[in-house]
Amino acid sequence: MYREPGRTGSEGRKGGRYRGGPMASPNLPDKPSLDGLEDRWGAVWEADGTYRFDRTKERSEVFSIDTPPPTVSGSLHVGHVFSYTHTDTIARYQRMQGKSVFYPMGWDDNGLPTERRVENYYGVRCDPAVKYVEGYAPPEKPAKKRQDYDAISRRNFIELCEELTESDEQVFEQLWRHLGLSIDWSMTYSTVGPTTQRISQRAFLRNLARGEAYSQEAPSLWDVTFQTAVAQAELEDKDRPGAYHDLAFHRTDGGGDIVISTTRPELVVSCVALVAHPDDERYQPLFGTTVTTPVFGVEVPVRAHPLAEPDKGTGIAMICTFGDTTDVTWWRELDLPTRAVIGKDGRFGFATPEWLDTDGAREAYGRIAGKAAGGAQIQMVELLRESGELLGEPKPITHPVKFYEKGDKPLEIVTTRQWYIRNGGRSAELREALLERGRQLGWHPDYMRHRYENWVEGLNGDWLISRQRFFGVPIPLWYRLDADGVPDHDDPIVPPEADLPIDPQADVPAGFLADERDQPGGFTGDPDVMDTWATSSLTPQIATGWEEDPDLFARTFPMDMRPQAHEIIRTWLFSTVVRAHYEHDALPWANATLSGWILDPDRKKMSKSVGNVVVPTDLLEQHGADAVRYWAASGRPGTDTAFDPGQMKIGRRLSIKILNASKFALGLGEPAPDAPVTEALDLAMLGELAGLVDEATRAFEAFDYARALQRTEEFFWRFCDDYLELVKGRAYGDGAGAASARIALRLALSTILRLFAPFLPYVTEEVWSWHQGGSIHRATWPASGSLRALAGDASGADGAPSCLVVAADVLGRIRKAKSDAKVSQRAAVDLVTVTDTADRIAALAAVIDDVAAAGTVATLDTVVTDGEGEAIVDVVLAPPAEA
RNA sequence: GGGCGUAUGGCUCAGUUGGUUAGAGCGCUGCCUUCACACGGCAGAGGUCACAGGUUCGAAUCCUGUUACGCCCACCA
Repeated sequence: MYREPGRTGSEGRKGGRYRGGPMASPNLPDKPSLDGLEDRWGAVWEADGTYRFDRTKERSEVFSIDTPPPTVSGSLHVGHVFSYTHTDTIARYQRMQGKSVFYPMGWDDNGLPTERRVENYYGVRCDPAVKYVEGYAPPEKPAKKRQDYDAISRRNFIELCEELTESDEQVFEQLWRHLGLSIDWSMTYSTVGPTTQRISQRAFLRNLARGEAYSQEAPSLWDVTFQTAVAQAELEDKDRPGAYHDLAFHRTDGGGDIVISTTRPELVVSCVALVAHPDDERYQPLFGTTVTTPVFGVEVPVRAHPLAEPDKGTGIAMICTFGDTTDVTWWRELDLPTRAVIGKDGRFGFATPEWLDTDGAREAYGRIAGKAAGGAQIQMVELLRESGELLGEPKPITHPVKFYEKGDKPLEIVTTRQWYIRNGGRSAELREALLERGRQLGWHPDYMRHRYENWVEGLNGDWLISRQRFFGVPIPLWYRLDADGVPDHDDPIVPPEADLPIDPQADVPAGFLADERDQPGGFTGDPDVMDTWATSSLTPQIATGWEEDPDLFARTFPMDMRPQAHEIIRTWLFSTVVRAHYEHDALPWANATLSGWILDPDRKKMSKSVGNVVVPTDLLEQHGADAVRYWAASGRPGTDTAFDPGQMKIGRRLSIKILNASKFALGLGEPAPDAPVTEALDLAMLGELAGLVDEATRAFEAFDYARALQRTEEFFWRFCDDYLELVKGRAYGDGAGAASARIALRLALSTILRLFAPFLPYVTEEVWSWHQGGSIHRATWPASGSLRALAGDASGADGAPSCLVVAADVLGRIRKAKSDAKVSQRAAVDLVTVTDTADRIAALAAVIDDVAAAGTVATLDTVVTDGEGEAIVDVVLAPPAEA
């Protein structure tokens, strides 16, 4: 499914756009501007293949990134812009370090969000029983109610999914290109489509063959709206109002009533036991005896289990099959019978349960049959009131209830057959192995590893991967049917890998005929699809062409970096580690980088309302891509960051400053290439620059792009405010001093531009094009060594005061004097006397002409003092010239 | 209940091995239409570094405890 290499042959660089100044380089604009940079350079990068992955490089020369495939079921928001920019800065840094950067984009167009979006967009719903319609056209307007949506075949439904996601993906790609992500668009993958299906099915079959995947009929959490089982990782607690109902159970030994408190009185009919803590003296005498349930009069045992909490409710609880996950634990560990009443639709079954053996009980059940939990509860409370077994009034409480994270109704627990992948939830040994994988992984920021450990240590079951949905990767299995048409789930029919991908609903297993499907003695296809995470957990394998493109795989796997959001450590990150652990006995990547969230100005997680108002394309239009990237990159790794257009304005100002400062530096004319840097001020500046390069490099190596940006920016402003002003007078002149300044300026500019390039790709490329060949994004990341060698003693290693620092300090005093006198900074100064320590005066002496020129000072005297006090700078302004 | 993170001027944040007087930008005030830049520039005001102890010659930084906010996790009758 890899796309063909992207468009080529689009228009190249537009020449002759700029008129140069008299002394300027030929490409230097009169009035530099940010306008139009995105369109122009975007086209050039595409035409030149600037970000194309070079797959001739060996693994050691490659930096490969497991890009998060955004869910193509709506729109990208500011949060995406934020985190994808972070990754892009790293990608650009690595590319400039000489790595061949493998940076594909993926689209997650597989799963429930897509299904839901397609249903609502077209007004259709999938019904596997409906036949395929060639050339099906969805309704003009979706029906108002979901029930009235057009019922269509699975194949028609999938076609609509593909149609809608295709157009969504184009919109996404445009935004990413505009933002300047340095993605190789020829390597794009999607999570639906034959290649991904094949990889996903292959990985599953290998899990199955090694015993890592298994199926089991068991109580599982069930979403009644989506009608599918869900996994532990997809749960979300929501606080919901409820009420404690005190119910009377009757001792069969004639000892009176036992009172239990429950929030789900409607489940009395499925009660299989009462339970109290083994040490609870109040109930110890009852263990081993039986009681009868209210209303239904069913006899159930009283049992002991340590999970029962004496101080909760009355200290004794009813166990139902199943009210919550604790019920499942008790049911399993106490070996209790199953009396399930709630079906997959979330309603109480119509059939009267066989364990009800009185007419009264059966009549009572008739009043709750067919009802959903809420309606059943109302009826049940009525029944309990009538029988006098509801003691007092229900006491309202608020309590956490488990929801499917995308669902809006509480989960029920329904017994179904499901597929699982072992993930350590039931094996201490496997759990430890996976914890060890977490320890081997580089986490950025490091503290995020706790979330992984927390999650793995808290697992209480294996990973449920089957979903009773339509759009997704099918479980690639069939089952033999016996003479009664009962499937043999223990010995599935497995397709050969060469046949993948298969759809067991359409394809026929070897040795069977199509008309044997669903016939006694024949076969049946597994009806389920895999959970979206079961496929997403394979993004490293999908992106790198596992078993599809062995050459690519060898050059890119295991990957270097997985960028992702921190709230999906338990799902995406963990499941990816599990799959690679099984398949490759390795980590899928060496590093995980976690991005924070975008917060409202009031520090809450960006709300839907705000998120919908702030449209990324508008931001890019309004502020420019570089400015938006600047804002994004100033958010530290893993840290939640406030949405702040103010930061974007600063980014824009920075970009403009880069244009203008560059124009100045380059407009001085090109010095002889071998002209030496001789002046102390220039050498000191280059020495400081070397330190900056080291710092930025160190920060990037630690994935701390924000720090690299912050340091570079800090240097750059001082460079402009102080160095540029100090050097200006000399640089305008001629001779060795001017040549030194011009060489140093060009060197500094080239270095600073490259340090900024990962953050501000457009403006840096623009300036680069004024005086250098090729793309800055293919240029070499600056090295401090040559700068430091050039700077020599001026590196400041000996602890002597830097002449740049002293000069800037004195210049600042002169500026303040002018500011206090409320005169122009250009106002002439007759005399400046600097009184300072010997070493600082010595530093100043080396640059005294530059300082005098920058401050328009006629005479600059220095006085050495051995005092400890601060430097004294006396400024005598020239009298204002008479007009 | 367990874990993690954050707390620095009105706002957004730097402050990496503890080291002089805690920095920057925004906003605010004043000045400057200076030949790179008015989509500017220069200068200024503004902080008991959440709180309480402790270690140290020295703490925003290290330790202990507390508080607030946020997040992750948890069997939630």
